[in-house]
Amino acid sequence: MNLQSKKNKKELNPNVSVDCVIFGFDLDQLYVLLIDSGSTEAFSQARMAVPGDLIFDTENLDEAAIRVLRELTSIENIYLEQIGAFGDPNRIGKKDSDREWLEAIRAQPEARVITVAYYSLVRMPNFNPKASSFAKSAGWAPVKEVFDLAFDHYDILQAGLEQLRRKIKIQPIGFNLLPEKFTLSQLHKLYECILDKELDKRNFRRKILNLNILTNLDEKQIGVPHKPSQLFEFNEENYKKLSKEGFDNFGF
Amino acid sequence: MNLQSKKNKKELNPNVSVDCVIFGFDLDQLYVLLIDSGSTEAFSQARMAVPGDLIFDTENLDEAAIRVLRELTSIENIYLEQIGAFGDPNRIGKKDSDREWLEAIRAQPEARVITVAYYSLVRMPNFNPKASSFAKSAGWAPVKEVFDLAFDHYDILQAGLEQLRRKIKIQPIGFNLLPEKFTLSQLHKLYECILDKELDKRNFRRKILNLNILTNLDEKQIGVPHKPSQLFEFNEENYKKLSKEGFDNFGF
DNA sequence: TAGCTATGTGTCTTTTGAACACTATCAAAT
DNA sequence: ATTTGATAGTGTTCAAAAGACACATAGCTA
Repeated sequence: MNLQSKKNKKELNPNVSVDCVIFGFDLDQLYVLLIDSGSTEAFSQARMAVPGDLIFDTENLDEAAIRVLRELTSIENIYLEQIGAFGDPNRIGKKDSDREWLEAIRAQPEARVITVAYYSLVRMPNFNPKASSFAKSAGWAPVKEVFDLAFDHYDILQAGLEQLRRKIKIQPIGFNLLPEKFTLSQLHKLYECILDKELDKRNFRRKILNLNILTNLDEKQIGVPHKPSQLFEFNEENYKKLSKEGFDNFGF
Repeated sequence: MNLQSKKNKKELNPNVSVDCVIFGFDLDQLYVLLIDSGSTEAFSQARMAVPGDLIFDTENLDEAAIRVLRELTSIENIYLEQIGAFGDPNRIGKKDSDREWLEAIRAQPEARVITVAYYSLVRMPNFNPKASSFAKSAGWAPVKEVFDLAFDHYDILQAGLEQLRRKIKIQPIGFNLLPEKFTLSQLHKLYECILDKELDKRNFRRKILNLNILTNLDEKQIGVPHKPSQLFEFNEENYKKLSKEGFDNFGF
């Protein structure tokens, strides 16, 4: 079988997969999107995984990640960034539950698979995962409560977290996790959740405002049982200007 | 054929390769290690590539990178760090010279290959590349003079450079590029070469000395036609201490 | 011994980071 | 109507780090 016929048949490449670590935020804590194999085994985190699957030979890695995420969770239109490749020969066959899962979904469950991991941040309320394909369920799990996952996905999650922490210091990526209109307190809370430490309120507000990437909407929260907060939106234009000039870090 | 027999036969995985971007420094400029396909074509940069080859199904990616580098250039004992995966379906077949090379070295020259790129820094004089396997020659090329390479290796080189620039601000990796005993001026020059900009001499010296990762050897250069410089060595112990406490950046 | 060349050194100014406490505004309860 | 509870919003001071800047020194060579 030559390459051309392979292309037409959109064959899965048995050796390469993509996995997607999708972070969400509900204004209180950080979540990660997981799917469940629906295995016969007792429910446990070892049955859960981040969405991922083999790539087609015709698509590039970024496209594959977008497709796989859509197929497993119905989530679309998000920007994914590569974390890196994970390729230990035993990365997917260590646990019994891993092998059971692979036998259920893979034509060649014994094949050696290296995976390319991606991560992204989304506004949780805008993305209601709906399980499909081999995912028996899909949903958000608090990152702090995840201690184990199928395959090497716990390692992949940790690598995603590290990259998120590194990135948020040099790019205002956090806005993808918030509603369009948000308060400085919400943004503040988000940074604290991601970096897992307290940040001084006044210093935070000063620094973030000095970046000039927020637009004050002159709108207030309504119906809150306390002093209502100003609402802001992310100013993409100014952000792009700032990115080009280059800014080194937010210094948190 | 099952996995076990594959393992015994150490089969090459036709779909996954590793590529190694190795940087060197000769106290004057930054170099990258390239191999030549020795193609029949006229000599050109499109014939050159960074060392790389398919992985075995039995080895992990890091091991594969080390092995491939050794096989192609006889370079051993270096620490490689992953850059990321490159997987465009057309990444290796765009140019005629690419296809000619693949036909010469691959059992399945048409196969779709995703590659995992690595980078490293070495002391140039300690690593005299000797071409072997399918590399017809191997040698150092000044990074500033490389404008084109085989496959997508020019992109991979640029990604390596970016990672190097990012890394050198937060880790004193540069010491791998210098002789064991070096002067502050040499270190200074190295930072200027990597970051491609001038750095104030006095500020540089102050900052780097304040990190306490250099040991003054109380030795001087000899035979130089100017005031001889103090020699320093890298203090790994203090560096490790510093790494654990965590330091954010060198601020250059 | 004069000249060349790169080394080595200190101060001042500006910018940035970190610590810190009180008043204001709304809704809900009384 | 008043009180209470909850979060928003705001400046100053001190310490540390960054950045700009110029001249004497030590060895070699001619």
